[in-house]
Parts: sequence; structure tokens; C-alpha cells
Amino acid sequence: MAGEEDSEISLPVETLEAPLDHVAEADAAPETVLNEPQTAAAAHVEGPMVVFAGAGSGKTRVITYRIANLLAACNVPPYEILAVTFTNKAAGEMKRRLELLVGPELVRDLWVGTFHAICARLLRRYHDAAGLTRGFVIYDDDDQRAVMNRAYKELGIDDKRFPPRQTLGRIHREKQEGTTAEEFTPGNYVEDVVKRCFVEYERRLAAANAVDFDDLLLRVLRLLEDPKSTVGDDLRRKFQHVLVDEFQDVNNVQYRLVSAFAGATKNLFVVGDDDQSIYRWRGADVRIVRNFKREQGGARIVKLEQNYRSSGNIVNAALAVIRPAKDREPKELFTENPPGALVLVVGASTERDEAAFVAERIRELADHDVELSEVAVFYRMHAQSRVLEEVLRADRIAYQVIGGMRFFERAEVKDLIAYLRVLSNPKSDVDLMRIINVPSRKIGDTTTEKLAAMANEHGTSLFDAIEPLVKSDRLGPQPKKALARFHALLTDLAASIETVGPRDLAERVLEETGYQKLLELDESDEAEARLLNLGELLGSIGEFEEEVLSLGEVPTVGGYLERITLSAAADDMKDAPRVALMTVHAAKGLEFGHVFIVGLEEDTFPFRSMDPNRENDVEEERRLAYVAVTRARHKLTLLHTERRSIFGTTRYNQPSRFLADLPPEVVSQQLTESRKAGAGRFIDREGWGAQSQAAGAPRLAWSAASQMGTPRAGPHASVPVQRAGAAPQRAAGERFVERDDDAPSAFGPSKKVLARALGSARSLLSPGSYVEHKSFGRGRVLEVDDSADPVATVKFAGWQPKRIKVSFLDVSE
DNA sequence: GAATGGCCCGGCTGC
DNA sequence: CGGGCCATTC
Repeated sequence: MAGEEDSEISLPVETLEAPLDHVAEADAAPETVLNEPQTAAAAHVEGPMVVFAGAGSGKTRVITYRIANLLAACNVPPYEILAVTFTNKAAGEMKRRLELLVGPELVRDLWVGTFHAICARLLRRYHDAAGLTRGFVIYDDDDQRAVMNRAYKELGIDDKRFPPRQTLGRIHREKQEGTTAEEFTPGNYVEDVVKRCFVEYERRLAAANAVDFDDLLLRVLRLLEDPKSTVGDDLRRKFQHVLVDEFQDVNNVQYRLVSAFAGATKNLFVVGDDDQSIYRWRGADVRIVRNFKREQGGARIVKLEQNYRSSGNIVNAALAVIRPAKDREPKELFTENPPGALVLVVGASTERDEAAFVAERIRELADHDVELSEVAVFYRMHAQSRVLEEVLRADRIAYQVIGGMRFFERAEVKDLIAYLRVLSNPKSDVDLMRIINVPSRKIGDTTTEKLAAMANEHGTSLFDAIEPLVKSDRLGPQPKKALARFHALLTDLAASIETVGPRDLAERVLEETGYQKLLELDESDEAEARLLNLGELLGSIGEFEEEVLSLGEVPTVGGYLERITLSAAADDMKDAPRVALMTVHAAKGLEFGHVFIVGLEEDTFPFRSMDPNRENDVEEERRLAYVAVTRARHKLTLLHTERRSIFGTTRYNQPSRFLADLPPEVVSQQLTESRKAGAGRFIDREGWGAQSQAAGAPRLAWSAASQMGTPRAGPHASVPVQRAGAAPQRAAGERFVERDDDAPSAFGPSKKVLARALGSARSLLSPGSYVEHKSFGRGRVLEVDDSADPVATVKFAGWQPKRIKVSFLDVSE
């Protein structure tokens, strides 16, 4: 080992700047804290190693430099190095940086990509061994649902009693653990149904020459773990070095994959931060990174604890947010960066007010020559983007929404994609079903049902059943003709797939199907918008072509389709002077100079599901908040609102418990004008707020709660009751810390907002107003009494009038 | 067989 | 609030 260090330190230029004495240190101790990513990268070329890399400590750098080191100093051939990244964008960035370090020739042959992209690529290469044909398609969520719906029909299962979503969810979980349909053993009658659906679903995927996301990994894993497979043998020896980024978010199957890839050499190098594990809901298991050392026969552990990214105040805020988390790998993030600006916590009245504040601040930043690409707004869920978009658009601030996949969810976009998928894989039944009568060509339900029956009888795909059906006597002359023409159309288009590029093919589809004509003849705005979307899609295909061509490869329809189905949210972030709007999940791995996080309220962030059966994982929400906060370099602004309209109802929620964790000394706090004007009021119609003599600023939950030092009992427990009139007026932007030593119900049961704000809100509940109840739904108030704990008589649809404590009711508009 | 309107239900995070 | 599904209607 010791001898190797010499060769390891002959690193690329940039790396040599790092102090190297730590390398020896790392060699001596099994567990080391190193704060130079480059040094960690150079340490221990052989054997398993885990780097716990705190936020902003240079996580991606470690991997990049390590690869550079392997290539340049250890002469490992690039095609024997596998690096798994979390997004395609991260893969691209890593390659770009590596090109600067070792030159483009070496980088070209590296295997860098996401789990899914790498497995897809391997499956294309080894499709035979995996039991697929070359043109297999990848089915996304929608496709999976469509397949499952057809399976339900076939099996005669009641989708009311057994929601397909749940069945699919269950199957998804099983597959993430590596369980096959055959292996799945039902333990009750629900699982009996799941089993039948599972088997049928898999059968249909196989028949369609299709795989779902889980299959991409599973099929490669099966090859890898099959001792008899020669391809498996190749794969097991293919890579000398395996490196994995964001290792805290791998699931069981992914772990088995990389372990198997590294099986021969044990050169498995993983980088992660258990504090940033935010994908438990999709199978990620933090224990994998935490147990890595034990599992991998005494892997070396290196910790990177110095944050190079964020200002001191932001790091301190982040630490305070993550500190209460349970079960952390011990580590202490620190920074030598100056404290910088205070973290700003803003109380707004509504989500619109919140958005307006953000927009105003962004405008100020822009006026001070801050690049808009350096600004991001994060929210917990996509549904929150709408208002922000509206306000930013109105204020003429350029923005881009990352993820949400709204574009690819448009009907016309999906139609064209479905055509392309059928053309590259005619067996794909869900795609054929989608377009068989789009645009209308007189092939209705009756005909398609006959077609499905024929396909079933012959055991073929729908497409392959067309000819026999046309030749049979089951159809009248009209449908026969229509179906034959459809078949000819597809065959004709498919013939050109080898000769014309993806973009030209897409254009031909639009033209020859009459799709474009139809939209052009339609004068409506809707049709015009659709044409624009299709134009955009063509543009995106064109971009893809250029990119592939520039790499000296041939662009294919299949390649494009794969690209779009496997693209992660962050992948489509453009390097443009626009504010980026995205979910916190999508923000993982990114960083911005200025970050706004909106919707920091209980039940929104931390999120709480409306579904009472759904468990809520506050620990993960906390880590999510930590991820969000640590994205910011210079300025962090956190916003919460008094009330928020979402999914058609208005919620009144307390400020997030995560705000309560912030140390007062790193925070400055302010209220928006509207909030100041409307404090103590719950209805703030246009024009009212300004006139109403507000009783004063509400208490600031975070400071009060942090002073009390908590343990927190329930979702609302950390926040004291707001009492109108209790707090003095504050000037805008003035920083203050409220102490509320006698917050009586701070640890009381979770109460709905009306109860919390009795003094001002009771008047809201007058006979005739509408309320919302968890179990009974929406109802109308008949009367309401005036006691300390008021009770309302409410008429809910389908029920006799009920007497219900106001604290169990929510206002409904 | 298509187009329209009403109604019910779900509502998060994503490759 | 919105999408998806069903029923009604032409």
C-alpha cells in the first residue's frame, strides 16, 4: 500500500496544490477526517472506501479527482471505470471537469451516468442475455398505469376495491427489493390480488418488449448475480473501479448492483452524506451507507467536514436544522467562510404575498447585477410553483421551472412520443392504444376491442394482430379499411426509421398522420398552443441530434426516447439567465448564490399527508430542509405564510418547526407589508388589509420555541398560540426575538387554526359560513356558540346537523 | 363513434 | 383545484 502513495500523488496539476501529508495520515488511521477533497480522492486506490462528505464539502470533487487520479496516475483504462451519479446533469458536469483535468479522449470511454442510464446502456448492449430485443422501450409511470389497467380488465379485478395505484406501488416496492413476481408470496387476500396483478403486469411488459424503471436495474442485476451467465461473467469483470456519488440514496437493488460490479476487485468507492438522505420513500436506505464499513469488510472511512460553499451564517443555520435529527453518523460541519448576511425569515400573509415578496427581492438582486442564474426558489411540492410563476411572469422576471414534467405530460407531446415509440417498437401496446385513433381515423372501441381479443388469442402484440384481424371476417368493411390503412401508415413510417433522423421522422409523423393538418385547421388558441408545443418537441429532438452528432455518434429515435424517459428533473435545467424554480428534491446536488425557500409551514414543510394511513417521516423532512438550506452560498431567505390556498382549500398553518430550530443570532426576521397590515386578521380581502388597524405582529414561533428548548410532541407542538394584540408593532425588517414564557398550549394537542386564533377568528364562523371537516368534508354552519371552546352546529351533506368543536373545523371558502 | 359536461376522488417528493 | 372517467347527447 505504502508504495502506491507515491504514484498516487503524481496527480493532475490542480490536485498538487492540495496538501499531501494527509494521505499518509489517512493510511495510518482507519477513520480519518480530511478536509481537502483532493486528498481524499488520492488516498487508498485499492479496496472499499466510504467518504462521508458534509454538504458543500466537495463531494463531487472527490469523485472527479479520484477518477482523474486513476486515469492519469494509475493508468486505469477509462472503460474500466464506472462512476454512478445521481442525475444526468451531474454526470455531464463530472465529464466536463474531467476533460479539463485529463483531456477529452480518456473521458469519452468512461462509464459515467445514473443507475438507470448505465443499466439501459448495458441492456442495449446485452439485450439478448436479458431476454429483450434491441428496440425495447422504457415505460414510465403513466405507461405502467395503462398496462396495469389493462391487466385489471383481463383479470376482472375491481379497481375500486383494489386501487391500481396501490397495487403498482406495492409491486414497485417489491421490485426495489429485488423480488420477482414468481418469488412474491402473498400473505393475505389483498396480496393474492397483488400477486395476480404482478404476474400479469410482468407478462404484459415482456410481451410488449418493454421494461419499467425497476426492470432496468433488476435485469442487469440478474445477469450480474447469475453465476452461470457468461454475460454476467463479463459484467462482473468489466469494471476495475466503481465509484458512487450520493450513496446515501441508494436502495437495496442499487447497492447489490454496485457491489456486484465491484465484486472482483472490491474497489468500491462511495461518497455520501447520511444527513442528506431524502429518498426513503422510493426505497433508499440510509443504513446502507451507515453500515458500509461493516458490510464491506473494513472499508476505510474518510470524513469531509469543511464546508466550502456557504457563508458562516448559512452553515450555522443548516447545522441547527440538522442537529435534532436522530441516528446521524457523527460529524460536525464547519466553515472558515465569513459569516456573511443573516438568514432572512419572512412572514407573509398568503402564498401570493409570499411570491410577491420573493419577486420583489429578485428584482432588487437583478438591479444589483446579480445573475438570475444564481437565484433559485425552492418549494416542497410542484403545486406551489404556480403562484410563483404567475407573479414572476407579471413582474417580467425570467424564470424556468425545473421538473414537474409538465411539458411531457401534454397530450399532444405524448401523442407524438407514442408514435415514435410504436415505430421503434411496434410491440408496445400502450403506445399503440394511445395513437390508434389519434387523430381520429374511425377506429373505435368496438374495433380495438376486437383487436385486443385477436391479440390475446394469438398471443401477439396488438400491432401483430392487425393483419390477421383484417383478414378475418370479424370486421365490417369500414373498420377493415380503416385498420388496414392504419397498418400501412405505420409500416410506411417505420420503413424510414433507419434512413431519416429522429427529427425528420417526427416531422413525417406529424405530417402523414394528419396530426399537424388537424391542428392547423383548428383556429382555437388551444390548437395553436399545441402546435407550439409540438414545435418545441421537434426542437428538443433536434438538439439531441446535434449533441449526439457532435460526439461522432448516430442519433436514433430509441436514443432520444431513452433520454427523455430517464431524464431527471435537474437535467433539464438550462444554463440561462433565469431564476430556477424547483422542488427541494430536485435541488439536491445544486448550489446557488441566493436561495429562497417558500412554504415553511407545518404540514407543508414538513409535509404531512392528508391521507391518515400514510406515515409521515419528519426525520426525512428535516434532512430535506437541511438539503434545501445548504444549497445557498451567500443569501438564504426563508418564507412562511399565515394561510395558504392549496388543492382548493385554505390552510392556516403555523410556521415550520424547522424555523424554530434556527439560532436567533444568525437570523433576521421581517413581515411583509400585507402581513403586518393583516396581522390578527384571517380574512384579508383586497383593500382591507391596509386599513385594518392590526393588533400587531404575531409571535414568532421559531424564537419562542428555541428558547424553550423543546422536545416536540406533535406536529404543531413547537409553536405557541398566536395571540392577536399581544406583540408590539415592529418596523419593517427590524430584527427581534420574542420570548413567550407562558405559551400555554405550546405542547398541547394539535388544534386547528380556528381554535388557535379564537379572538379574531370566531366571528368568521357565523351561521352560513362554510367549513371543512376531516371526516365529514365540507359543511355549512347553522349556529355557533360563544364559549371558550366553541362548538358549532354544522350541516354536512348526507348527515344530520352535527355539533362539532370549532377546533376540529377548517374554514372553507 | 365523437364530443361535451358533470362528478368523483386524490391531493408529495421521482428514475 | 384538477385530472380522469363515465354518461349523455348528437
